[in-house]
Amino acid sequence: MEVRRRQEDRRAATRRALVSAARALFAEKGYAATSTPEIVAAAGVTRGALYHHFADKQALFAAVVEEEHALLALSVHQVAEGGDDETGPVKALVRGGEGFLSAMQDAGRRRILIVDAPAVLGRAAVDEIDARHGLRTLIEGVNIAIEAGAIRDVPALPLAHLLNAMFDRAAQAEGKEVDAYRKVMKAIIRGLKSK
Amino acid sequence: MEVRRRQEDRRAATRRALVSAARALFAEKGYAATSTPEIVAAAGVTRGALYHHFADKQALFAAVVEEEHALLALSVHQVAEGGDDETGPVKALVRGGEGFLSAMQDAGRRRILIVDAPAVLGRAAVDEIDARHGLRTLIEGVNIAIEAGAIRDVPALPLAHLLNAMFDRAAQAEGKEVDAYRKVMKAIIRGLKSK
DNA sequence: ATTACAAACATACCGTGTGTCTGCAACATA
DNA sequence: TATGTTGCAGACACACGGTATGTTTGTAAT
Repeated sequence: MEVRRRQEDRRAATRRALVSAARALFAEKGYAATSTPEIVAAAGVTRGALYHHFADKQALFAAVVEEEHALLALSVHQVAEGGDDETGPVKALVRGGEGFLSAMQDAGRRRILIVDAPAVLGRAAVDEIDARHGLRTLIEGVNIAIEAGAIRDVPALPLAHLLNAMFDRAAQAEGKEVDAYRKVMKAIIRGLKSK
Repeated sequence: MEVRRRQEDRRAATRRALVSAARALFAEKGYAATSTPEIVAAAGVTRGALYHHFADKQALFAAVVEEEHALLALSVHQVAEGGDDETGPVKALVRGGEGFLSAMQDAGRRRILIVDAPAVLGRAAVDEIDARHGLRTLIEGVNIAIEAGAIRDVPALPLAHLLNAMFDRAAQAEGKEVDAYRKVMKAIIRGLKSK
């Protein structure tokens, strides 16, 4: 199966250069303000290469979003694992939320995933991508907490989406506010505990 | 003061035609997919008029967002006023939330305010506009509830923003899900009650 | 080794869209 | 009535996105 090694390497290399350059520009200037000539210049290729690898500018952006979501999920996982060893489903939710916030400290990442992605790809497409990464684990976490009877018995999927939206918003807090947002988030999640 | 009546009328009329036509097209096709030639054709004027009244396409969009926010706030207020006469700060919050959800049933309105506005105008500009309309009353509601000791003592502004984000998300639910989202929102707000 | 083909690109081109600039007519003011 | 000002129409310049075509490079078959 190692027959077409050279071709595949070449292909992968330019693809990576494109996605990488695009991610940097989209992060800095946003989707609309970034032109394809800029992207290919930064990547060291031509527009011909771009449109050979991707159907259009949107498809390139989708690839960037996909990768960014994967990296984010990885980062969240790392942060959520570390720290104290307290256990329990509610604590896990809080920990996951804090991991998310710390992983979202990058302004470019926020711009790509929260601001631009829904407008460019549509809410449905973004949800579909998210469902394969971070949202997936959040849903699982909520399900576990409900089944364990740790939090009230509400529909899990809507709750997960609402928490997700809340995290997205909290991630956009600046400097001093950050801590207040974290506290409020904790209070909201704790408020869901079944008493 | 009635000296320049004719001129001002004329000005207001074309401005209204532009904003109105733009709102319809932005609602249906989104900001990026709507061209200024389309808009002026629908409004019955030329692009000259558009760029006489607005600095650029963004500014026209901002005017649409501004108006839409005002209409939304009005609609929320109406819905929240009616219904049962139960009182209390927490109940008021729940009622306001339900008013918001019902006022957000229009898909075009959702597209403009939630999907496109942050990407086109930026999060900060949208917050600034929102703060002068719906968000303002939400913040007041939260403040009242906290001062009355009805809900836990958390920072009011972050809480308002987080609730706002969750409402935005809940508003995007489709058909059957809507009810589940409403229930979960209620549960979250009730969870904030000080026990 | 040569031929035949396919895949990865590069270049040229076209339509469309945005913002600007100039001109003109209606209106206000003196 | 002369003169400035406002509201707007039309033409223009520039840039971008997507496509169509050409060229090179790698690969498989003979």
